[in-house]
Formats: sequence, structure tokens, C-alpha cells
Amino acid sequence: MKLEIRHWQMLKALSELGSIAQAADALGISQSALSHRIAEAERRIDGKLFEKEGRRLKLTPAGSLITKVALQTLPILERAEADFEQNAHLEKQIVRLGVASYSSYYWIPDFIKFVNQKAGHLKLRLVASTTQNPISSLQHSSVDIVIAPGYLATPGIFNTPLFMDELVLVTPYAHSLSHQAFINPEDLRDIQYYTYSQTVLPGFEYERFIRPSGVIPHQVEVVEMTDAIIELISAGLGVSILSKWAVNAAIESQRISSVQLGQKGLDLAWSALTRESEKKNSASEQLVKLLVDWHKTS
Amino acid sequence: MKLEIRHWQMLKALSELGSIAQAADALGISQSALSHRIAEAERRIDGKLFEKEGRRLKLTPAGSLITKVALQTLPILERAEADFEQNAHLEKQIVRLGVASYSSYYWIPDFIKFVNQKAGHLKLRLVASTTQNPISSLQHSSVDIVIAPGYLATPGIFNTPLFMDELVLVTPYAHSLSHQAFINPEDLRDIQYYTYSQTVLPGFEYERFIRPSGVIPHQVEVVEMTDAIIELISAGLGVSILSKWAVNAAIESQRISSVQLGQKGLDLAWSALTRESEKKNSASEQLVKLLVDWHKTS
DNA sequence: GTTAATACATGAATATAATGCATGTATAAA
DNA sequence: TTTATACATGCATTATATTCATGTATTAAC
Repeated sequence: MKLEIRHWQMLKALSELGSIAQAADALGISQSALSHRIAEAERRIDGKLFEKEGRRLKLTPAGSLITKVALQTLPILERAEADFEQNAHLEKQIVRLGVASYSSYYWIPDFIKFVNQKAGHLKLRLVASTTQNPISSLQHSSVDIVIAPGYLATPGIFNTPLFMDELVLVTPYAHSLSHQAFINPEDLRDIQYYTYSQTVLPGFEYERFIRPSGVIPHQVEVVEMTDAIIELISAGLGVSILSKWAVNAAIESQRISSVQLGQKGLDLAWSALTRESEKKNSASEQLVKLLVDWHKTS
Repeated sequence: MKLEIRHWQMLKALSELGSIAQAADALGISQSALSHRIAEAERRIDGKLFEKEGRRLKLTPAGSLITKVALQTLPILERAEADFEQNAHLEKQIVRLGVASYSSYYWIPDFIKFVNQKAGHLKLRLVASTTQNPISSLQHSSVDIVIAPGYLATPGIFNTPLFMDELVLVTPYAHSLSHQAFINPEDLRDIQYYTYSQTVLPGFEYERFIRPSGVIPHQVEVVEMTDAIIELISAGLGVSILSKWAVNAAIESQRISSVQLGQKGLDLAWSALTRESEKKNSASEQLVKLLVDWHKTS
């Protein structure tokens, strides 16, 4: 490592503010100091980061690339420092857990009880998957375990099967379709079908139903939106295909109904994703085992 | 930012080597200096990173979390510094491009010619998507554009449709199935079907074919392996469902054959993924436009 | 075309703090 | 008890980031 944090911050500040004087002000140092700092950084990595355009600075192409990394990486480090403060005065082992695709947390209180019984030294922290996608959060180490649907395999990510679920058609409560034992693709032909996804091309939803595993990547966009979808459906605005596990609470409270897809139903496997780099018997690994055990018993 | 690079490196070295003396040696400083450094870091973030277990050090739970970030982030910064050296003495705007899921690069030479004609100030650098997944590479800023199949929407990632492709059954050259105009799922019932995926459960492949969009997330695992798959198929070891665009070169060289799936065929849309944070008229954006134009004309 | 203002660079002095040396303390092994 | 190991601490040294004062180049103003 040739650059110091201050050099990465300098890149960020300069690219965002555009002039040395402004950036120096933002960084709380003098114009002179920042000029020295740029020179020092260029000396360290042996190449020009900026070039002069008139009397202003402009990033070189290579400088532009390294600046992108600064913009992406610094927030991660800052977040990590902030998280540390939260956890510094806690004595338990912290495991951060998120749920991919759906915001399904009704099962959490029960599971926390289970964890407290079986492994009192572990502390569960829920991470609302924010705007990032879950696998990326894992890789950035802003979460330790992600509960995810399907078999989305990714290098560097370890996959522990947890339980089998079912993709179901979700309808308004007591909707006419919901009285059938199961539905066929044809049943959807004449009713309005919503996916709540911005990028699905018109007409694709129907295909997605005949080949429903394809629904999985799309639902990734519906992060944190399950509640909103349920609201829309229970208000009679349409139907959707969702994971039964994820909408269980709403089904039990009779806000929506669900119907099996096809004669055989459509399986959906849920897994716990962890980093492969995780050490043996780490807190994360222990918690995954607890997840497996808990699903066996309940 | 309270911690310096040396503190993040310290966390990495200590977690990997386990003792102050060894880590200090690896960092090229004295045991005393590293002890001071730990104390300084703990003073800066106002909390214990390590606690003593006997006469050795152990990470506190909170220290363990922040160390994970160090392990994930430092390689990215190091990579960025190394990349800078490669690009430092180049005057062109560099755009790094990767292809998701498949290693399909036969079209690259033509496209580079097109770029040189239309935008001589842009330089294309190909990034073999290594072990990371492509979206994560985008977010880490180790690549600027990813050409990806399907509609995998992700927050923070911008999606520009490029062209329509087709999912096809890929068979050994002049295989009996390849003489049909198209195949139905039933045609696969009695022949061996390979997916070259580690995590697909036995029996799932067949389902994946009836609902082939589900194939997309699986292919994510076949990163950089397209050549290997083609070898296996052309050697008569099985068939697979792949993107026609990605295996075009092998079809034209008559190493394999392809057959349409179903009566209508199965569309697959390819898009260019970029970071939403990219500035207006950035080099990446210009190159995406060139990709769009190029696909229109050819 | 001269002057003024703006934006960044440079040199030297100062101030901050990281490091090494020598030594101390606590734990584990002999 | 003694010895060895692992880490901590105080102090002097050294390194270097910063500021201050000033210089140079570019753009704007009169």
C-alpha cells in the first residue's frame, strides 16, 4: 500500500469539489497542504493523478480510475468504523443477518429466543439490506449471513440449504382464484397480474409464471418492498407470485390469500449464504448451524 | 475516518498471523511499534479491538467485525494502486469492460475497430471477471461496464438494453437433436443433460428447461467456463442450454450445434450494466452509447 | 496592454506523531 | 524457583505533514 487514507480522501474531495482550495477547505487543511499532498501521492504511486487544464486541475484517465475506487471504498470503511462504535461495548459475538429479496422478519423473535437458549454468547443483529444487493453486502462484509431464495451460486459464497418453500400466487383475500386447489397458467390470462418490478418488459410476467424460477432474479429488486406488495394486493390491485414463507404472516392474518401454482406446486429452496473466507467455527458458522437446527425442530 | 491504512493493515496482519511479534515482522516494524499502533488505533476509535487471553491477543467481537472489512477492502485498494501503474503512462480514457456469465469475446476485435473510428480517445480494457461476481465488480469499481444477460435489476446499477439473444440447446456437432427445427422438453427426457453447475440439485435441470429463464442465475456460476463447456459438449459428453450469442463462434466453427427451444424459441435480453453514480457523459457512458450504436449497425 | 484576481506550486520552519530502544509486567513452561 | 514467552510502557529519536510566506502561471478587468 503506497497511499494513505488521506490520499484516498483527497481523491474523493477533489473529484467532488473540483478545486484544490475548496477541497482543502472541506478536508480542513490549507490550500498549500493539499497541493503538497497531491504531489506526495503522485510521488508515491509514481504517476500523474491530475493534469492542469488552464489554471484548474483535471483528473488524468488513470487518476479517474483510482478515484472511482476511492468513491466506492471510503464509505465502506467509514461505515465499518461507525459500526464498531455500536458494538464496541457489547461483550457478545455479533452476527449480522439479512434476508434477500423479501422483508420477512416475522420468524425472527422466535429464532432469537432459540439462539439465546442454545448459544447465549451470540448476538443477532438484523441488517435491512439497504440499497445494496445482498451478495454484495456479504462481500463488503456489511452483513455476515444472508437468507436467500433459490440457488444463486456465486464464487466465494458458501451456500447452506435451510428449508423448502413454495412459490404461490398471492391474491386479495378470498379472491375467486384462491378457492381453487391450484391454478394453471391459463387462469391468469384474463386477469391483471402485477410484478412490482421496474425492469420487467411488458408481457414477460406471463412467461415468468410458466417458468417461475425466473421470478427469482426479478424479486431481487423488490428488496424491502414485500410489505408494499402485500398492501397493493390486499387492496385488490392485482396478484403476484411470491414466496409463501415470506408472506406467511399476511396469509395468516387473512389480509391476502395464496394458491398453489400448477398441479404439483413450485418448490423454492431457501439457503443461508455466508462468505467462504469465514473461519471454521466462527460465530457466523455457529449461527448457520442454529438456523439449520431450528428449521429442523420447528 | 479515524483509522489510517496502517491500522487496517495491522488488523489484517494480526488476524492472519495471530501474534504481535509475527505480525510486526510481516509489517516490517518492531514488536513495540505494533503494540503502540494497536493502542493508538483503540484510542482513535474509542474501544477495545483486542483482549488478552492468557498472554496472547484475541479479537473482541467488535474488533472481529471491523477486521472482516479490512480483509475485504485492502485487496481492493491494493488492486487499484496496481492498476494505476498499468494506466499511468497512457493518455487515453480507459473503460474497463467485462462480460457476465459467459466468456464471449469473439466480437471484441470488431468492436474495438468501431470504437477507434468513432471515439479515438477511448481505450477498452477487458477484465476477465475473475472469481467475483460481475455486479460486485461494478460496485467495487474494478470494472466500469458489464455486459450481462437477463434483467437482473440491482439498486445503484444502471441497465441499458443492448440486443436480443436466444437461449438454445447446445449439442455436439450434428447431434441427432440438432436436425430438428426445435425441441420440446420431452426430447430431453431420455438423454444426458449437463449444466456444469455445482449447486444444482439432481433432477432440477429438467425443471430448469421447462422454465428456462431460471437458467440465468445458474449460469452466473459458469463464469469464464464457456470454453470448457463447449469442449465437454463437442466431445459428446452431453448437452446444455446456453446463450446463442455467447457460443456463436463455436457454432460457426462447427464444433457444436444449436437447436431452438420450444416452438417460439426463448428470448434472452442482453444489457450493459453501469454504475448509476457514473457522471454524465463519462467515458463509460460514451462507450455504452457506442455499444448500442454498434449493435444497431451490425 | 497593463493591472488585478484567481488557481495552484514551492521552500523553509514548525509541529505532530510514529518508531525504536531499553526495560517492565504478566503468564506459561521447565 | 527459574526461565522463556508474549505483550506493554516511557522516553528519545526521527520522519513527515502542515503552515506560512511567497512565487508562477492563467484568466479577467480596465
